[in-house]
Amino acid sequence: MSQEKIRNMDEFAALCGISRPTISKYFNDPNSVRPSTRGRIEAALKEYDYRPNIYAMNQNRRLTKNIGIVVPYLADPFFAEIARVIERRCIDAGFTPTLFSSHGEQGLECDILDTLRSLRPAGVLLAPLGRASDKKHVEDFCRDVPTILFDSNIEGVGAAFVGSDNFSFVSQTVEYLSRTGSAPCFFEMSDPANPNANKRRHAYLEMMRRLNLEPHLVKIDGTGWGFEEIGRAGALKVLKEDLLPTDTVLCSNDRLAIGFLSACHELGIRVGRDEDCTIRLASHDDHPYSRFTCPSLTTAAHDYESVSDHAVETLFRLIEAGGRLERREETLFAARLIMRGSA
Amino acid sequence: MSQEKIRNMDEFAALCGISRPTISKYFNDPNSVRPSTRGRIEAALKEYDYRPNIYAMNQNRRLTKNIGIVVPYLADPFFAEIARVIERRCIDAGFTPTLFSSHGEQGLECDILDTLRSLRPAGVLLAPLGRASDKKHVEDFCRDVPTILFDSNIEGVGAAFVGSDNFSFVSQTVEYLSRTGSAPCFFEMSDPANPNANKRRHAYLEMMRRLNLEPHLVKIDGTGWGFEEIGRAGALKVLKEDLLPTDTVLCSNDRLAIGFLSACHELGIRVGRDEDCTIRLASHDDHPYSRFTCPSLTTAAHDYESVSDHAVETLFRLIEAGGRLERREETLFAARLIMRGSA
DNA sequence: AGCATTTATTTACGCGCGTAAAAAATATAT
DNA sequence: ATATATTTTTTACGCGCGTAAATAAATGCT
Repeated sequence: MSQEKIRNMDEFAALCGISRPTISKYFNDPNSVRPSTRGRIEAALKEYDYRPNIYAMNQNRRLTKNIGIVVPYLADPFFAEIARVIERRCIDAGFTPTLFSSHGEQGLECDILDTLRSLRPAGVLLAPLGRASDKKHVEDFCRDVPTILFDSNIEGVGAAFVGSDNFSFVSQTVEYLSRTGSAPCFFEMSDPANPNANKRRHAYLEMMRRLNLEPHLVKIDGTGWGFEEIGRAGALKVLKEDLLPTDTVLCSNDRLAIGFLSACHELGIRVGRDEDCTIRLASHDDHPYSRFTCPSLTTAAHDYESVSDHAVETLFRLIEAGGRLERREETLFAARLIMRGSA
Repeated sequence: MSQEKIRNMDEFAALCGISRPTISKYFNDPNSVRPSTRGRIEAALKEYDYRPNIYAMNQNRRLTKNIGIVVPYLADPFFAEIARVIERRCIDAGFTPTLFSSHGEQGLECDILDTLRSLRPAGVLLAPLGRASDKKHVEDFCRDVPTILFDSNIEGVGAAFVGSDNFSFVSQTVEYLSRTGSAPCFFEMSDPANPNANKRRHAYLEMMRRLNLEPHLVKIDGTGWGFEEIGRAGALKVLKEDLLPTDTVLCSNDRLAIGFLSACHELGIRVGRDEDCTIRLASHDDHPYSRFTCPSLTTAAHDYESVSDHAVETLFRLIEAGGRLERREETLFAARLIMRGSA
């Protein structure tokens, strides 16, 4: 490899023996130049490692190759995992993804959207905070920037929504639990920030109605994104005061269930379906850690792959369509019941 | 707020009644203009929401206000957590942090460094993959871009290293365990990618020597970043084949310990310091989930705050010094023993 | 071989801002 | 008030690339 430093595209073009506009075209889309030319450019690229100045590139391009990925809380491995898959897909498609986490704060989510707007991205994949989002701010953003929502829906906002079918989650767990033992009560935060939580509650109530069973909601206090601690504190209270209406508990999500298990262990209550167990516990999400809890968690799993794939594909379609879809699309993927030790 | 769209700094300057170079100076550093001028600009900024084009800005600036944050594996909540703190500090200091995860892959780490180089960041905070890093690539990068390493050290690379003092971790756990019961064996991956793991093993051996106790290394197979599963599989093997030399186990890190606990539960082995427990288990890191395991994990905690604060402060110092420190600095923070249920 | 079509080159302009230098205006000190 | 220091304005250039239009060259087809 030659060691001469290449300052700009002009110099590189000269070294290639190809005109600058053609080089520019190549970097915009390698397939837009004749294969023989492409070969010559890529050979030169190997020899002198030149990379165009991204700032100069993006300044004049109508659309950048940037894609913004925004999740509400990156310290939640669920989002870390889905972000990882999405990131990979974007890179493979020749885009430059940038990952942002709102860290559960409305102000930060707004800041991120403002930053993203000035990055002029080709498109954005946004998992909003949900109820904690500044709806108007998100709405304004989606009007200007091609955006796909995922995980949490905000009705009518964004070009499309891709997520999981909460009814499918809850119907499977409720059906399984009530078929194999007593019917579950539903353990959740009294004021959940995530809209999926509300959908899950409704699904629980509806399923219990269909099965002709009496529903019981167990609502616990707590705010923020420290779900494990909230679940733990709530479970301690409920268990100590003997407020649990059934011996089978269905948590709204795995992180609450992880806290619940911690509380049970502390109180010496055995969880599972064995003889000596007094509580069965199940929940939803198939959190990356749910297979390592003690006991391992019976849960309904997101179809991670499908959600990320479809979100990304929809975004690409949106970008190619110039930022507008005929009508807003909503795609929900079904859950898969995963039976483990806890129920 | 007026609705006229402002196209560029010239227009905004005209609306302010201030010259463009002064506006430019303001955006470079709001304190570099007279308070009265600053007031006028910020008043106008409120009325017409103008933001300078970041691409045009960064094109000519010798140094951008970007800071790259690179972690080896974002799905590990430990890194998610530390990244969150660092991100916040950078924003507060007026920088624009961008978060990258190498996802445990050498190729991706190299790609990220290449991308970062072309972003011309003011500085980079890099937690390298460790042994899995392409050392030469990282070295080359650090020569060109002001970089602080954190978490994993690579000798001589980067302007400084900020991390935790592994000896402090292990000495405290070993001392505590052997003082309150039998001495621990050391449970670890046989071929750890993270250099901290090696330092911890050495610290264990050294501490056992000092205490005049016989050391036992329990090495388990497995590669990659799925530490929980590796720990679980390794523990199952060790426990089933009765290969554990002691009833007290010190795991190299919490994620292995989480897997270990899962294995114990599966085999009906009780962990903790109660009468009916057969194994005591401790480890290192104070992983965000370690307080929710069953039993909760006795562990040695990173001083997250200090590590992130000092890493960021060192980077700012490095940036102000023009990208070079007098000599390479290494700062290690001591651990804090956290006694919980497992030992 | 001749013609149409695709692809590359030449030329030239503009994007939005950083920045430098000199002149003008303003603030601070004496 | 005057002198000095600080800040702002004016003017002007350049960064590295996108892109458009006209022209030239290469390719495909009959």
